[in-house]
Amino acid sequence: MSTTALPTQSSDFPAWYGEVVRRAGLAENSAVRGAMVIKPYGYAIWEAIQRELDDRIKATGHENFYFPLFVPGSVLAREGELVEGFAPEVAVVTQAGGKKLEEPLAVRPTSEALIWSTYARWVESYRDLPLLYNQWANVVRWELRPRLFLRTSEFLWQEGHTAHETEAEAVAETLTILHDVYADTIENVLAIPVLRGRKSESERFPGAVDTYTLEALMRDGKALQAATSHYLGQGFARTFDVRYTGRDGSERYPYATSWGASTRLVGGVVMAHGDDRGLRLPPRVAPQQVVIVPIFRDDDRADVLQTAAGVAAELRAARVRVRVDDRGDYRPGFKFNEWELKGAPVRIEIGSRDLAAGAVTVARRDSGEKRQIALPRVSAAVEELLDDIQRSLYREALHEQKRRTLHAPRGYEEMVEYLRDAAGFVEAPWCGRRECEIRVKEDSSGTIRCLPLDEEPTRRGTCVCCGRAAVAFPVWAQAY
RNA sequence: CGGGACGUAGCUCAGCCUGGUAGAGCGCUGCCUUUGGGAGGCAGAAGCCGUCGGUUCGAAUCCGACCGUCCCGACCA
Repeated sequence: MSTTALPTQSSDFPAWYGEVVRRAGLAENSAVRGAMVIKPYGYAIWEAIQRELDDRIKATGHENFYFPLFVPGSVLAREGELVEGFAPEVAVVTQAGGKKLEEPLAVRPTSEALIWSTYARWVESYRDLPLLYNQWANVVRWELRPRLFLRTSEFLWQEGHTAHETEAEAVAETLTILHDVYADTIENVLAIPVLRGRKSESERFPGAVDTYTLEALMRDGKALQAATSHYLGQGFARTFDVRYTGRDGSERYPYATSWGASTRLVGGVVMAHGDDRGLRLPPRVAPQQVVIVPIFRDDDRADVLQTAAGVAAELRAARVRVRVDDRGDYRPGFKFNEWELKGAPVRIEIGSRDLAAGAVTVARRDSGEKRQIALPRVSAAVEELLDDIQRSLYREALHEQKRRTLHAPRGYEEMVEYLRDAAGFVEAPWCGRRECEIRVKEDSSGTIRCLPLDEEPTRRGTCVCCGRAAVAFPVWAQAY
Protein backbone atom coordinates (compact mmCIF):
# COMPACT_ATOMS: atom_id res chain seq x y z
CA MET A 1 0.00 0.00 0.00
CA SER A 2 1.46 3.26 -1.08
CA THR A 3 1.16 6.28 1.17
CA THR A 4 1.47 8.98 -1.43
CA ALA A 5 -1.40 10.75 -3.17
CA LEU A 6 -2.97 9.39 -6.34
CA PRO A 7 -2.50 11.12 -9.68
CA THR A 8 -5.62 13.22 -10.23
CA GLN A 9 -8.24 12.36 -12.83
CA SER A 10 -7.89 15.73 -14.50
CA SER A 11 -4.09 15.67 -14.75
CA ASP A 12 -3.67 12.11 -16.06
CA PHE A 13 -6.73 9.87 -16.23
CA PRO A 14 -4.98 6.70 -17.48
CA ALA A 15 -2.38 6.98 -14.71
CA TRP A 16 -5.16 7.57 -12.17
CA TYR A 17 -7.00 4.47 -13.44
CA GLY A 18 -3.93 2.24 -13.30
CA GLU A 19 -2.97 3.38 -9.81
CA VAL A 20 -6.48 2.94 -8.44
CA VAL A 21 -6.78 -0.56 -9.87
CA ARG A 22 -3.40 -1.51 -8.43
CA ARG A 23 -3.57 0.20 -5.05
CA ALA A 24 -7.17 -0.77 -4.31
CA GLY A 25 -6.14 -4.38 -4.86
CA LEU A 26 -8.41 -5.08 -7.84
CA ALA A 27 -5.88 -6.57 -10.25
CA GLU A 28 -2.31 -6.54 -11.44
CA ASN A 29 -0.35 -7.51 -14.50
CA SER A 30 0.80 -11.10 -14.71
CA ALA A 31 3.77 -12.93 -16.16
CA VAL A 32 1.78 -13.25 -19.39
CA ARG A 33 1.70 -10.01 -21.29
CA GLY A 34 -1.82 -8.67 -21.56
CA ALA A 35 -3.33 -11.17 -19.14
CA MET A 36 -4.14 -9.97 -15.64
CA VAL A 37 -4.28 -11.44 -12.18
CA ILE A 38 -7.64 -10.54 -10.64
CA LYS A 39 -7.03 -10.09 -6.93
CA PRO A 40 -9.56 -10.99 -4.21
CA TYR A 41 -11.06 -7.52 -3.83
CA GLY A 42 -11.48 -7.14 -7.59
CA TYR A 43 -12.82 -10.66 -7.93
CA ALA A 44 -15.38 -10.00 -5.19
CA ILE A 45 -16.75 -7.13 -7.27
CA TRP A 46 -16.87 -9.41 -10.32
CA GLU A 47 -18.67 -12.07 -8.27
CA ALA A 48 -21.33 -9.55 -7.29
CA ILE A 49 -21.80 -8.56 -10.95
CA GLN A 50 -21.87 -12.23 -11.93
CA ARG A 51 -24.51 -13.03 -9.33
CA GLU A 52 -26.76 -10.19 -10.46
CA LEU A 53 -26.42 -11.07 -14.14
CA ASP A 54 -26.87 -14.77 -13.52
CA ASP A 55 -30.05 -14.20 -11.50
CA ARG A 56 -31.54 -12.16 -14.35
CA ILE A 57 -30.39 -14.59 -17.03
CA LYS A 58 -32.19 -17.37 -15.19
CA ALA A 59 -35.22 -15.20 -14.42
CA THR A 60 -35.65 -14.67 -18.16
CA GLY A 61 -35.80 -18.41 -18.75
CA HIS A 62 -32.21 -19.41 -19.55
CA GLU A 63 -30.08 -22.27 -18.27
CA ASN A 64 -26.31 -22.45 -17.91
CA PHE A 65 -24.09 -24.99 -19.68
CA TYR A 66 -20.41 -25.24 -20.47
CA PHE A 67 -18.50 -25.76 -23.69
CA PRO A 68 -14.76 -26.44 -24.04
CA LEU A 69 -12.00 -23.85 -24.22
CA PHE A 70 -10.64 -25.37 -27.45
CA VAL A 71 -12.25 -25.04 -30.85
CA PRO A 72 -10.97 -27.23 -33.71
CA GLY A 73 -9.52 -24.91 -36.33
CA SER A 74 -11.74 -26.41 -39.01
CA VAL A 75 -14.89 -25.63 -36.99
CA LEU A 76 -13.91 -22.04 -36.36
CA ALA A 77 -12.99 -21.65 -40.02
CA ARG A 78 -16.47 -22.57 -41.24
CA GLU A 79 -17.99 -19.21 -40.38
CA GLY A 80 -16.28 -16.85 -42.81
CA GLU A 81 -17.16 -13.53 -41.22
CA LEU A 82 -16.40 -14.80 -37.75
CA VAL A 83 -12.94 -16.02 -38.74
CA GLU A 84 -12.22 -12.86 -40.63
CA GLY A 85 -13.35 -10.70 -37.73
CA PHE A 86 -11.31 -12.49 -35.12
CA ALA A 87 -8.35 -13.85 -37.09
CA PRO A 88 -5.70 -11.45 -35.73
CA GLU A 89 -6.74 -12.08 -32.13
CA VAL A 90 -7.03 -15.85 -32.09
CA ALA A 91 -4.45 -17.89 -30.16
CA VAL A 92 -3.84 -21.36 -31.58
CA VAL A 93 -2.46 -24.48 -29.90
CA THR A 94 -0.34 -26.45 -32.36
CA GLN A 95 1.34 -28.84 -30.00
CA ALA A 96 0.12 -31.04 -27.16
CA GLY A 97 0.87 -34.40 -25.62
CA GLY A 98 4.49 -33.99 -26.64
CA LYS A 99 3.82 -33.84 -30.35
CA LYS A 100 2.49 -31.64 -33.06
CA LEU A 101 -1.30 -31.80 -33.31
CA GLU A 102 -2.85 -33.14 -36.48
CA GLU A 103 -5.34 -30.31 -36.34
CA PRO A 104 -4.52 -27.03 -34.58
CA LEU A 105 -6.90 -26.01 -31.77
CA ALA A 106 -8.02 -22.43 -31.48
CA VAL A 107 -8.48 -21.04 -28.00
CA ARG A 108 -12.03 -19.66 -28.14
CA PRO A 109 -12.33 -15.95 -28.83
CA THR A 110 -16.11 -16.55 -28.57
CA SER A 111 -18.06 -19.77 -28.83
CA GLU A 112 -20.63 -19.39 -31.61
CA ALA A 113 -18.82 -21.82 -33.91
CA LEU A 114 -18.40 -24.64 -31.43
CA ILE A 115 -21.87 -24.21 -29.97
CA TRP A 116 -23.70 -24.03 -33.30
CA SER A 117 -21.81 -27.01 -34.65
CA THR A 118 -23.23 -28.82 -31.64
CA TYR A 119 -26.74 -27.37 -31.93
CA ALA A 120 -26.85 -29.18 -35.28
CA ARG A 121 -27.35 -32.38 -33.25
CA TRP A 122 -29.68 -30.83 -30.67
CA VAL A 123 -32.27 -29.36 -33.01
CA GLU A 124 -34.43 -31.77 -35.01
CA SER A 125 -37.96 -30.53 -34.49
CA TYR A 126 -39.73 -27.26 -33.72
CA ARG A 127 -40.46 -28.99 -30.41
CA ASP A 128 -36.74 -28.64 -29.54
CA LEU A 129 -36.94 -24.88 -29.79
CA PRO A 130 -36.21 -22.44 -28.37
CA LEU A 131 -32.76 -23.22 -26.98
CA LEU A 132 -32.12 -20.69 -24.23
CA TYR A 133 -28.61 -21.26 -22.93
CA ASN A 134 -25.77 -19.33 -21.41
CA GLN A 135 -22.23 -20.09 -20.31
CA TRP A 136 -19.79 -18.47 -17.90
CA ALA A 137 -16.35 -18.78 -19.41
CA ASN A 138 -12.99 -17.28 -20.13
CA VAL A 139 -12.10 -16.28 -23.68
CA VAL A 140 -8.86 -15.25 -25.33
CA ARG A 141 -8.48 -12.37 -27.78
CA TRP A 142 -4.85 -11.49 -28.21
CA GLU A 143 -4.43 -7.81 -27.44
CA LEU A 144 -1.67 -5.57 -28.65
CA ARG A 145 -2.52 -2.72 -26.31
CA PRO A 146 -3.85 -4.25 -23.10
CA ARG A 147 -5.30 -2.34 -20.14
CA LEU A 148 -6.39 -3.94 -16.88
CA PHE A 149 -10.07 -4.99 -17.10
CA LEU A 150 -10.75 -2.87 -20.20
CA ARG A 151 -8.73 -4.82 -22.72
CA THR A 152 -6.95 -7.98 -21.65
CA SER A 153 -5.84 -10.95 -23.71
CA GLU A 154 -7.89 -13.27 -21.55
CA PHE A 155 -11.08 -12.13 -19.89
CA LEU A 156 -14.04 -13.60 -18.04
CA TRP A 157 -17.57 -13.20 -19.31
CA GLN A 158 -20.87 -14.86 -19.91
CA GLU A 159 -22.02 -15.64 -23.42
CA GLY A 160 -25.62 -16.52 -24.17
CA HIS A 161 -26.48 -18.56 -27.26
CA THR A 162 -30.11 -19.02 -28.20
CA ALA A 163 -32.00 -20.56 -31.12
CA HIS A 164 -35.57 -19.66 -32.09
CA GLU A 165 -38.31 -20.62 -34.52
CA THR A 166 -39.04 -17.14 -35.76
CA GLU A 167 -37.19 -13.95 -36.49
CA ALA A 168 -39.57 -11.97 -34.30
CA GLU A 169 -38.91 -14.24 -31.37
CA ALA A 170 -35.12 -13.99 -31.80
CA VAL A 171 -35.18 -10.21 -32.10
CA ALA A 172 -37.39 -10.02 -29.00
CA GLU A 173 -34.90 -12.22 -27.16
CA THR A 174 -32.04 -9.93 -28.14
CA LEU A 175 -33.88 -6.91 -26.77
CA THR A 176 -35.07 -8.67 -23.61
CA ILE A 177 -31.46 -9.43 -22.77
CA LEU A 178 -30.41 -5.89 -23.55
CA HIS A 179 -33.05 -4.30 -21.35
CA ASP A 180 -34.01 -6.77 -18.64
CA VAL A 181 -30.64 -8.36 -18.05
CA TYR A 182 -27.91 -5.90 -19.03
CA ALA A 183 -29.39 -2.42 -18.69
CA ASP A 184 -31.19 -3.40 -15.49
CA THR A 185 -27.98 -4.73 -13.92
CA ILE A 186 -25.76 -1.91 -15.09
CA GLU A 187 -28.12 0.91 -14.14
CA ASN A 188 -29.66 -0.46 -10.96
CA VAL A 189 -26.75 -2.43 -9.56
CA LEU A 190 -23.66 -0.74 -10.97
CA ALA A 191 -25.40 2.66 -10.91
CA ILE A 192 -24.10 3.47 -14.38
CA PRO A 193 -26.60 5.09 -16.78
CA VAL A 194 -26.42 3.69 -20.30
CA LEU A 195 -27.52 4.61 -23.79
CA ARG A 196 -29.36 1.76 -25.48
CA GLY A 197 -28.78 1.47 -29.17
CA ARG A 198 -27.90 -0.39 -32.30
CA LYS A 199 -24.38 -0.55 -33.77
CA SER A 200 -23.60 0.85 -37.19
CA GLU A 201 -22.51 -1.75 -39.73
CA SER A 202 -18.80 -1.10 -39.19
CA GLU A 203 -19.04 -1.76 -35.45
CA ARG A 204 -21.27 -4.81 -35.74
CA PHE A 205 -20.25 -8.23 -34.39
CA PRO A 206 -18.81 -10.41 -37.19
CA GLY A 207 -21.64 -12.54 -38.54
CA ALA A 208 -24.45 -10.54 -36.88
CA VAL A 209 -27.45 -9.04 -38.62
CA ASP A 210 -27.79 -6.50 -35.84
CA THR A 211 -25.73 -5.71 -32.78
CA TYR A 212 -27.41 -3.95 -29.87
CA THR A 213 -25.25 -2.21 -27.34
CA LEU A 214 -25.22 -0.34 -24.06
CA GLU A 215 -22.89 2.64 -24.05
CA ALA A 216 -21.73 4.27 -20.83
CA LEU A 217 -19.87 7.53 -20.38
CA MET A 218 -16.71 7.44 -18.29
CA ARG A 219 -15.46 10.39 -16.23
CA ASP A 220 -12.82 11.26 -18.80
CA GLY A 221 -15.46 11.75 -21.49
CA LYS A 222 -14.86 8.48 -23.33
CA ALA A 223 -17.51 5.87 -24.00
CA LEU A 224 -17.37 2.30 -22.77
CA GLN A 225 -19.28 -0.44 -24.54
CA ALA A 226 -20.74 -2.08 -21.46
CA ALA A 227 -22.55 -5.06 -22.98
CA THR A 228 -23.74 -6.29 -26.37
CA SER A 229 -26.60 -8.43 -27.62
CA HIS A 230 -26.59 -9.75 -31.18
CA TYR A 231 -29.37 -10.82 -33.48
CA LEU A 232 -27.61 -13.33 -35.73
CA GLY A 233 -30.35 -14.23 -38.19
CA GLN A 234 -30.04 -17.64 -39.83
CA GLY A 235 -26.40 -17.32 -40.88
CA PHE A 236 -24.97 -19.56 -38.19
CA ALA A 237 -27.72 -22.12 -38.66
CA ARG A 238 -26.95 -22.35 -42.39
CA THR A 239 -23.20 -22.40 -41.89
CA PHE A 240 -23.34 -25.18 -39.32
CA ASP A 241 -26.25 -26.97 -40.96
CA VAL A 242 -28.68 -26.66 -38.08
CA ARG A 243 -32.06 -27.73 -39.56
CA TYR A 244 -35.33 -28.85 -38.06
CA THR A 245 -38.75 -29.94 -39.16
CA GLY A 246 -41.24 -27.11 -38.71
CA ARG A 247 -44.89 -27.17 -37.67
CA ASP A 248 -45.91 -27.55 -41.30
CA GLY A 249 -43.52 -30.43 -41.90
CA SER A 250 -41.06 -28.39 -43.94
CA GLU A 251 -37.35 -28.16 -43.25
CA ARG A 252 -36.28 -24.89 -41.60
CA TYR A 253 -33.31 -23.02 -40.18
CA PRO A 254 -33.64 -21.54 -36.66
CA TYR A 255 -32.86 -17.91 -35.87
CA ALA A 256 -29.94 -17.21 -33.53
CA THR A 257 -28.90 -14.70 -30.90
CA SER A 258 -25.78 -14.29 -28.80
CA TRP A 259 -24.98 -11.82 -26.04
CA GLY A 260 -22.17 -11.10 -23.63
CA ALA A 261 -20.96 -9.01 -20.72
CA SER A 262 -17.45 -9.23 -19.32
CA THR A 263 -15.01 -8.31 -16.57
CA ARG A 264 -14.68 -5.04 -18.47
CA LEU A 265 -17.66 -3.95 -16.33
CA VAL A 266 -15.35 -3.83 -13.31
CA GLY A 267 -13.26 -1.23 -15.14
CA GLY A 268 -16.48 0.59 -15.98
CA VAL A 269 -17.41 0.88 -12.31
CA VAL A 270 -13.98 2.30 -11.56
CA MET A 271 -14.10 4.86 -14.37
CA ALA A 272 -17.75 5.87 -14.03
CA HIS A 273 -17.73 6.59 -10.28
CA GLY A 274 -14.15 6.97 -9.06
CA ASP A 275 -12.81 10.30 -7.82
CA ASP A 276 -9.43 11.71 -6.84
CA ARG A 277 -9.48 9.77 -3.57
CA GLY A 278 -10.03 6.43 -5.30
CA LEU A 279 -12.95 4.09 -5.93
CA ARG A 280 -16.53 4.89 -5.06
CA LEU A 281 -18.37 1.58 -5.13
CA PRO A 282 -22.14 1.36 -5.44
CA PRO A 283 -23.34 -0.46 -2.30
CA ARG A 284 -24.86 -3.28 -4.33
CA VAL A 285 -21.46 -4.41 -5.62
CA ALA A 286 -19.24 -3.32 -2.73
CA PRO A 287 -17.48 -6.31 -1.10
CA GLN A 288 -17.67 -4.36 2.17
CA GLN A 289 -20.63 -2.00 2.35
CA VAL A 290 -19.71 -0.73 5.79
CA VAL A 291 -16.30 -0.60 7.41
CA ILE A 292 -16.07 0.06 11.11
CA VAL A 293 -12.88 1.75 12.29
CA PRO A 294 -12.47 1.52 16.07
CA ILE A 295 -10.43 4.32 17.64
CA PHE A 296 -9.07 3.54 21.07
CA ARG A 297 -6.41 4.09 23.68
CA ASP A 298 -5.32 1.46 26.15
CA ASP A 299 -7.95 2.45 28.72
CA ASP A 300 -11.02 2.37 26.46
CA ARG A 301 -9.92 -0.35 24.06
CA ALA A 302 -12.26 -3.02 25.38
CA ASP A 303 -15.29 -0.73 25.40
CA VAL A 304 -14.68 0.52 21.88
CA LEU A 305 -14.12 -2.96 20.43
CA GLN A 306 -17.19 -4.30 22.18
CA THR A 307 -19.37 -1.52 20.82
CA ALA A 308 -17.90 -2.07 17.34
CA ALA A 309 -18.65 -5.78 17.52
CA GLY A 310 -22.20 -5.03 18.65
CA VAL A 311 -22.86 -2.62 15.79
CA ALA A 312 -21.33 -5.09 13.31
CA ALA A 313 -23.54 -7.91 14.56
CA GLU A 314 -26.63 -5.76 14.28
CA LEU A 315 -25.76 -4.74 10.72
CA ARG A 316 -25.01 -8.33 9.73
CA ALA A 317 -28.41 -9.32 11.03
CA ALA A 318 -29.82 -6.74 8.62
CA ARG A 319 -27.78 -8.43 5.84
CA VAL A 320 -25.33 -5.58 5.48
CA ARG A 321 -21.82 -6.62 4.43
CA VAL A 322 -19.74 -5.18 7.24
CA ARG A 323 -16.17 -5.46 8.41
CA VAL A 324 -14.54 -4.28 11.61
CA ASP A 325 -11.05 -3.05 10.75
CA ASP A 326 -9.38 -3.83 14.05
CA ARG A 327 -5.87 -4.09 12.68
CA GLY A 328 -3.72 -2.83 15.53
CA ASP A 329 -0.73 -1.75 13.51
CA TYR A 330 -2.41 1.01 11.55
CA ARG A 331 -3.68 4.32 12.80
CA PRO A 332 -7.21 5.49 12.10
CA GLY A 333 -6.15 8.13 9.56
CA PHE A 334 -4.37 5.48 7.51
CA LYS A 335 -7.47 3.27 7.53
CA PHE A 336 -9.73 6.16 6.50
CA ASN A 337 -7.57 6.78 3.46
CA GLU A 338 -7.27 3.12 2.60
CA TRP A 339 -11.01 2.43 2.72
CA GLU A 340 -11.72 5.55 0.72
CA LEU A 341 -9.25 4.29 -1.88
CA LYS A 342 -11.05 0.94 -1.88
CA GLY A 343 -14.41 2.66 -2.22
CA ALA A 344 -16.28 1.29 0.80
CA PRO A 345 -19.60 3.21 0.68
CA VAL A 346 -19.96 3.80 4.42
CA ARG A 347 -17.40 4.15 7.19
CA ILE A 348 -18.33 4.06 10.85
CA GLU A 349 -15.90 5.55 13.35
CA ILE A 350 -16.23 4.52 16.98
CA GLY A 351 -14.06 6.27 19.58
CA SER A 352 -14.27 7.61 23.12
CA ARG A 353 -16.17 10.73 22.04
CA ASP A 354 -18.80 8.53 20.42
CA LEU A 355 -19.05 6.25 23.44
CA ALA A 356 -19.60 9.26 25.68
CA ALA A 357 -22.41 10.42 23.38
CA GLY A 358 -23.94 6.96 23.03
CA ALA A 359 -23.44 7.30 19.29
CA VAL A 360 -21.16 6.48 16.36
CA THR A 361 -19.73 8.71 13.63
CA VAL A 362 -20.87 7.76 10.12
CA ALA A 363 -19.12 8.97 6.95
CA ARG A 364 -20.39 8.42 3.42
CA ARG A 365 -17.84 7.85 0.69
CA ASP A 366 -19.71 9.47 -2.18
CA SER A 367 -20.08 12.95 -0.68
CA GLY A 368 -17.62 12.77 2.21
CA GLU A 369 -20.35 13.91 4.60
CA LYS A 370 -19.83 12.90 8.21
CA ARG A 371 -22.32 12.92 11.10
CA GLN A 372 -23.04 11.33 14.44
CA ILE A 373 -25.86 8.83 14.80
CA ALA A 374 -27.26 7.57 18.10
CA LEU A 375 -26.55 3.88 18.70
CA PRO A 376 -30.19 2.69 18.68
CA ARG A 377 -30.71 4.25 15.25
CA VAL A 378 -27.54 2.97 13.56
CA SER A 379 -28.95 -0.04 11.76
CA ALA A 380 -31.92 1.77 10.25
CA ALA A 381 -29.82 4.81 9.37
CA VAL A 382 -27.15 2.74 7.62
CA GLU A 383 -29.67 0.85 5.52
CA GLU A 384 -31.20 4.12 4.47
CA LEU A 385 -27.78 5.57 3.76
CA LEU A 386 -26.76 2.64 1.56
CA ASP A 387 -29.91 3.07 -0.52
CA ASP A 388 -29.29 6.78 -0.77
CA ILE A 389 -25.66 6.29 -1.88
CA GLN A 390 -26.76 3.77 -4.51
CA ARG A 391 -29.26 6.30 -5.90
CA SER A 392 -26.93 9.29 -5.58
CA LEU A 393 -24.14 7.64 -7.55
CA TYR A 394 -26.56 6.89 -10.36
CA ARG A 395 -28.02 10.40 -10.31
CA GLU A 396 -24.58 11.95 -10.33
CA ALA A 397 -23.45 9.79 -13.26
CA LEU A 398 -26.67 10.51 -15.15
CA HIS A 399 -26.27 14.24 -14.60
CA GLU A 400 -22.69 13.98 -15.83
CA GLN A 401 -23.80 12.05 -18.93
CA LYS A 402 -26.46 14.64 -19.79
CA ARG A 403 -24.15 17.56 -19.09
CA ARG A 404 -21.53 16.08 -21.40
CA THR A 405 -23.82 15.26 -24.29
CA LEU A 406 -23.75 17.73 -27.14
CA HIS A 407 -27.06 17.73 -29.04
CA ALA A 408 -27.14 19.01 -32.59
CA PRO A 409 -23.67 20.52 -33.03
CA ARG A 410 -23.72 23.76 -35.01
CA GLY A 411 -21.40 22.30 -37.61
CA TYR A 412 -18.81 19.70 -38.50
CA GLU A 413 -15.99 21.68 -36.90
CA GLU A 414 -17.74 21.92 -33.55
CA MET A 415 -18.44 18.20 -33.56
CA VAL A 416 -14.93 17.18 -34.50
CA GLU A 417 -13.41 19.45 -31.89
CA TYR A 418 -15.75 18.14 -29.21
CA LEU A 419 -14.89 14.55 -30.08
CA ARG A 420 -11.18 15.20 -30.35
CA ASP A 421 -11.17 16.65 -26.82
CA ALA A 422 -13.08 13.58 -25.60
CA ALA A 423 -15.60 15.98 -24.14
CA GLY A 424 -18.37 13.38 -24.14
CA PHE A 425 -21.20 12.18 -26.37
CA VAL A 426 -22.30 14.01 -29.50
CA GLU A 427 -25.67 13.39 -31.07
CA ALA A 428 -25.56 14.38 -34.72
CA PRO A 429 -27.40 13.53 -37.94
CA TRP A 430 -25.76 11.10 -40.35
CA CYS A 431 -26.40 10.06 -43.93
CA GLY A 432 -25.68 6.39 -43.19
CA ARG A 433 -22.63 6.14 -45.43
CA ARG A 434 -19.43 4.47 -44.29
CA GLU A 435 -17.23 7.16 -45.76
CA CYS A 436 -18.63 9.86 -43.49
CA GLU A 437 -18.08 7.59 -40.49
CA ILE A 438 -14.49 7.10 -41.57
CA ARG A 439 -13.90 10.78 -42.15
CA VAL A 440 -15.13 11.68 -38.67
CA LYS A 441 -12.89 9.03 -37.18
CA GLU A 442 -9.85 10.29 -39.06
CA ASP A 443 -10.57 13.89 -38.10
CA SER A 444 -11.43 13.30 -34.45
CA SER A 445 -10.78 9.69 -33.27
CA GLY A 446 -14.52 9.60 -32.51
CA THR A 447 -16.78 6.82 -33.76
CA ILE A 448 -20.47 6.05 -33.85
CA ARG A 449 -21.19 4.42 -30.52
CA CYS A 450 -24.78 3.60 -31.33
CA LEU A 451 -27.99 4.53 -33.05
CA PRO A 452 -30.23 5.10 -30.03
CA LEU A 453 -33.29 2.88 -29.82
CA ASP A 454 -35.60 5.62 -28.63
CA GLU A 455 -34.86 7.78 -31.65
CA GLU A 456 -37.95 9.40 -33.13
CA PRO A 457 -38.47 7.92 -36.58
CA THR A 458 -39.85 11.16 -37.98
CA ARG A 459 -36.85 13.37 -37.26
CA ARG A 460 -35.26 15.09 -40.23
CA GLY A 461 -31.86 16.61 -40.75
CA THR A 462 -28.78 16.69 -42.92
CA CYS A 463 -25.60 14.70 -42.40
CA VAL A 464 -23.20 16.63 -40.18
CA CYS A 465 -20.37 15.47 -42.40
CA CYS A 466 -21.55 15.63 -46.03
CA GLY A 467 -24.88 17.49 -45.95
CA ARG A 468 -26.93 14.72 -47.55
CA ALA A 469 -30.29 13.86 -46.03
CA ALA A 470 -29.85 12.17 -42.65
CA VAL A 471 -31.14 8.64 -42.15
CA ALA A 472 -30.27 8.44 -38.46
CA PHE A 473 -29.16 10.47 -35.43
CA PRO A 474 -26.30 8.45 -33.97
CA VAL A 475 -24.39 9.17 -30.79
CA TRP A 476 -20.67 9.60 -31.37
CA ALA A 477 -17.74 9.55 -28.94
CA GLN A 478 -14.21 8.44 -28.44
CA ALA A 479 -14.36 4.88 -27.19
CA TYR A 480 -12.42 2.48 -25.00
C1' C B 1 3.85 -4.48 -37.44
C1' G B 2 6.06 1.05 -37.79
C1' G B 3 8.16 5.18 -34.34
C1' G B 4 10.30 6.34 -29.36
C1' A B 5 12.07 5.15 -24.46
C1' C B 6 13.64 1.92 -20.68
C1' G B 7 15.60 -2.92 -18.18
C1' U B 8 19.80 -1.99 -11.01
C1' A B 9 16.16 -4.65 -3.90
C1' G B 10 8.99 -6.29 -3.55
C1' C B 11 7.78 -1.01 -5.83
C1' U B 12 9.63 3.88 -7.78
C1' C B 13 14.26 5.19 -9.17
C1' A B 14 19.74 7.22 -8.54
C1' G B 15 24.60 5.44 -9.95
C1' C B 16 26.68 4.77 -16.14
C1' C B 17 28.91 10.41 -19.24
C1' U B 18 34.63 10.05 -16.66
C1' G B 19 35.44 1.51 -15.52
C1' G B 20 37.95 0.18 -9.30
C1' U B 21 33.74 -2.44 -2.13
C1' A B 22 25.90 -2.09 -4.81
C1' G B 23 22.81 2.95 -3.30
C1' A B 24 18.15 6.01 -1.75
C1' G B 25 12.91 6.56 -0.71
C1' C B 26 8.71 3.67 0.05
C1' G B 27 7.42 -1.28 1.33
C1' C B 28 8.89 -5.77 4.34
C1' U B 29 10.66 -8.27 9.48
C1' G B 30 11.56 -7.53 14.95
C1' C B 31 11.30 -4.49 19.36
C1' C B 32 9.70 0.08 21.71
C1' U B 33 6.36 4.06 21.57
C1' U B 34 1.72 5.70 19.43
C1' U B 35 -3.82 5.65 17.75
C1' G B 36 -10.46 11.18 16.00
C1' G B 37 -7.33 12.12 8.58
C1' G B 38 -1.61 8.61 5.33
C1' A B 39 2.82 8.61 13.26
C1' G B 40 7.95 8.26 15.35
C1' G B 41 12.60 5.78 17.17
C1' C B 42 16.12 1.74 17.09
C1' A B 43 17.68 -2.74 14.79
C1' G B 44 17.40 -5.98 10.49
C1' A B 45 16.53 -8.88 5.88
C1' A B 46 16.56 -8.18 1.01
C1' G B 47 20.43 -7.78 -5.60
C1' C B 48 22.72 -13.22 -11.43
C1' C B 49 22.75 -4.66 -12.00
C1' G B 50 17.52 -8.48 -18.29
C1' U B 51 20.59 -12.51 -21.13
C1' C B 52 24.76 -13.89 -24.01
C1' G B 53 29.21 -12.43 -26.06
C1' G B 54 33.28 -8.75 -26.73
C1' U B 55 36.99 -4.88 -24.94
C1' U B 56 39.93 -4.47 -20.28
C1' C B 57 44.37 -6.27 -14.99
C1' G B 58 39.24 -5.11 -13.67
C1' A B 59 32.48 -3.96 -16.48
C1' A B 60 26.05 -2.09 -13.48
C1' U B 61 29.25 1.50 -16.15
C1' C B 62 32.31 0.99 -22.77
C1' C B 63 30.86 -2.04 -27.60
C1' G B 64 27.60 -5.79 -30.14
C1' A B 65 23.63 -9.20 -30.48
C1' C B 66 19.39 -11.12 -28.38
C1' C B 67 15.23 -11.10 -24.95
C1' G B 68 11.67 -8.37 -22.31
C1' U B 69 8.75 -4.16 -20.70
C1' C B 70 6.48 0.61 -21.26
C1' C B 71 4.68 4.83 -24.26
C1' C B 72 2.78 6.73 -29.27
C1' G B 73 0.17 4.95 -34.07
C1' A B 74 -3.23 0.65 -37.15
C1' C B 75 -7.11 -3.74 -34.31
C1' C B 76 -10.47 -4.68 -30.09
C1' A B 77 -15.92 -7.19 -25.02
